[in-house]
This record gives sequence, structure tokens and C-alpha cells, in this order.
Amino acid sequence: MPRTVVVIEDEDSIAGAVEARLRSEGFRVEVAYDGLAGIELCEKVHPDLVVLDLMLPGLDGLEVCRRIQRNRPVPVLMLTARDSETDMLVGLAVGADDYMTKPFSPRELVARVHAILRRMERTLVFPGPKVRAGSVEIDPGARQVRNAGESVHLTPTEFDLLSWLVTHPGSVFTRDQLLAQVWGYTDGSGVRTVDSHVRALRRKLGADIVRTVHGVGYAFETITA
Amino acid sequence: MPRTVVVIEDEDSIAGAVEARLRSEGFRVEVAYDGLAGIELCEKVHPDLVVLDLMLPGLDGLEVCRRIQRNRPVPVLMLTARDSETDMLVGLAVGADDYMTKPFSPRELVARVHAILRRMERTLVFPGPKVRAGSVEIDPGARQVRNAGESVHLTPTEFDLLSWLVTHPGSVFTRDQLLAQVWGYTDGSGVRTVDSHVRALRRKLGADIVRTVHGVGYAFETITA
DNA sequence: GACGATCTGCACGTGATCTGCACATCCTGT
DNA sequence: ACAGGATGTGCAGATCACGTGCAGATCGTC
Repeated sequence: MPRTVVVIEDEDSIAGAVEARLRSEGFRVEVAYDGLAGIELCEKVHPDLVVLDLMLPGLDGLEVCRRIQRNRPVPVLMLTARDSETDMLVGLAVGADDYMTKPFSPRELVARVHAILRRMERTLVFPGPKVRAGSVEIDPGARQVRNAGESVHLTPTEFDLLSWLVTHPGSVFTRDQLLAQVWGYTDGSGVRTVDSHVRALRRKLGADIVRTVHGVGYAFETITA
Repeated sequence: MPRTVVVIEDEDSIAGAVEARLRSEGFRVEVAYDGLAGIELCEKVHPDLVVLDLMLPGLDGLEVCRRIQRNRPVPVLMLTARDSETDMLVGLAVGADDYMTKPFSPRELVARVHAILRRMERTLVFPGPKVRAGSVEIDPGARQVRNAGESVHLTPTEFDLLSWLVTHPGSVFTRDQLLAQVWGYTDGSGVRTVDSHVRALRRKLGADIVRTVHGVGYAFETITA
């Protein structure tokens, strides 16, 4: 599933360059040429990130930022013509996650987009929707887990592992795949370590939280009670 | 006791007009002609209201506004030469209570000064919204904190840090994110400084005020009773 | 200019967490 | 039922992150 980026920028040349570059990076890109259109676009496509020009015709970029955030928290990379510390502070105040001054290199923009998304993945800043699985309730934003109402403490690796499985219900993953996705390892070292963490999850959340697929790996499934 | 107003404005003609008009309304008026002098003046006379030009020689008006607010919360009426929504939003973001674009009529200025002071009086009588977290009570307007009824003194940084966390309950923030949001730093320097201030908060308000998310960062949580 | 408050950030101790072995147990195909 | 591979369990050393004490730098105030 490709990441979606909404670009709100009135200058054609910049909008086009940003769009092309991000698209070549594998993002799904939608462009709006003024603030109101941008807000509507965000409501429609629910982007993973917004690239927003501070100076827009009609509605001001800061106001656009606020309205977008109000509907649904989303990381914002703000573009500004002026290079001043004030702009940065103001941008951060209304909820932007990073900002760049024009002119900028498309390469740098791509780098920052990736940086923000990586940060968001690792640490969801905004309270996201909670995921339920049987009696287990997972809050990705708060990195908290409850079982039958009781708060359960998970270590970082345990939480990341559970999160990965939960966000891909029904899919079976080999130990190597889990090491790659959750641990970031590329070589096949330490496959048994996965077992240890699966075990920890079962001890804390019940044996049914993770299903063993003999000869293959592990999978998460919502219990259809 | 007459109300004191500090006017920070570099243009002689405007400063003179504002001063004369306000004085004729019974205010005690002090004038500074640049940002630094304005800040010092505020420290000296503790005004009930500040009229602040956005465009100042030397120190930027927004920076002046922040520093004044940091020492002691005071209503600010901001003057700006440009008539743009951006400026208003920017001004409000850094803590101004109202803004006017030049040219303006002295009569209107006086009206707004009275309006702001009236509003302030009301909010003194009817305190603003307070945030509660367990036995801890936070008053953002007054920058005051109470724990089990006892008034607790927080340093500026401590209060800013707590405020940010409190306004995003449940969300986990990395040290880098907190440095960016609370300190305004963009590079990753000084991550351990965050620890020190978290520690100060816990010493003053109890260990539970901030939750450590091992391997990630910190989060604030209302006590789930 | 001097004093106190505050901020910053290092160094160290401690506790939490990760890793992966060795052995026990379970599963599957025959 | 049996063999052989796969998975579960207990555990301990290594590693990593965090809390703490402290001291120098800086800021605000008188």
C-alpha cells in the first residue's frame, strides 16, 4: 500500500517538481492549488503526510494547517519563502513537523518526507485508532496495551512485534521476515530470538494472541468469538 | 491605581499619538523605542498591557512578545504594517491578544485596549480552563500548577514541557520531538537535557506525572481510574 | 556587577531488555 | 506408533536505556 502525500502549493513549477519527485519515490501524490481545495483533498484521501506552502492565495497556510489537523492529525512539512526563525517557531506552534525554505532541492524534500514518515512510524505522535483483538486492546499512539481492561506492560520489541502482526491480520510471517520487518535485520541471524519474544507476548496476553503455523512462522488473527 | 500600558514602537509619530491618547484616558503610559528597551521596561514597571509593534529595529516583535510573556503573562495588543491574515495568526500564535493594522485610528486603539483589559478582568474572576491529572491541577493561563491543593512552583521550561505533554495526553514523544516542540531545537543536540527536566517534574509532581516509554521517549497520561 | 535561579549536559550506577543456548515438548508425514 | 524436525521453555550473560548526582554555563534580577 503506497503512502499518500498531499501537496498544497499554488506555484505550478514547484508543485509539479514536488509531485514528480515524490511520485518517482513510490508515493501516491495528490496536488491542490489553494487552501480550501487542499483541506477538501485531505478529507477525501486521508494522506500520510501533507506538504504545505505557507503563502497561499485565499486561505492562509497556517489556517489550512490548523484545519487539517483539526479533522485528522497528520504530519505536515511546511514550505516557506522567508528564511527566518520566526517562521519555524510559528510553524511548529500550529503543528507542522518540519519546515523548509524556498528554494530547496527536490532531493532534500524527499529526504525530509522520508524522515518524517520514519519518525511517525516509530513513534506515532497522535493518538491513533485503537485496535482490538479479542479482549486485547492496542493503542499504537500511546504504545499501550490492555487486556480485559488491565494495562499490560510490553517491552519495546514486544510492542513492535505485536504491532506488526496486528496490522497484518491473518498473514503468516516467517521468522526471517519478522526479523527484517520488526528488527530491521537483513541477514538471517537470530531466528530463535523471535520465538522468545512470541513467548513473552503469549505469557502477557494469552496463548491465543499469536498463532503458530508449523513449518512456516507466526500469524495474528482476531478471535472470532 | 491607574492602569499601566507599555508602548513599544519605533516610529515617533505613532508612539507619540498612542501615548497622548492613552494618557488622556487616564492610563499611565511608558514608551520604548526598540525591542530590548521594551523588554527591560516591562520588567521594571510590570504593565497591565503592552502595545507592541511587530516591525522593530533590532529584536523582532515576535521575539519581544515571547520574552515578555515568558517573564510574566501580560496581554499584548500587536501593531502591524501589513494587512495580512498571516500576521494575525502569527501574532496570536506567540501570545498576542489582539492585533491592529496600520494605519489605525487612535480612537479604535483605545477601544481595543479597554476591551482587552475588560476581558482580562473577567478571566481573573472566572479563571480559564484548568487541566487535571490525578491530584495535579494545571492552569495554562496563569502558568500555575497545584498538587493536592498545594501550589507548586515550576520553572519556565518545566512548565512548557508539562504543557506540551498535557495537551497531547497519551501520545508518546521522543526526546528529539520534545526538543523541537518545547525548546525549538531542530538538531538532535541535548537529548539528555530532556531527562533532567522530566526528572524535575517528577520530583515536584510525583513520579506518575510522566510515563517513560522505554526505547522511545515520554508520555503524559491522565490516571485511568 | 553580583547574586540567585535556572538550564544544560556529562559520568556513573542501576535496572530493564535483548539475545540465544540447551533441553524438553510438540507436530507431522509415513 | 515412530522418527525427525520444528517449536516451547528456562535461564543467564551481554547490552542498552534510563535515572541520578553534580557542576559549569547561562539567564534574569536587583
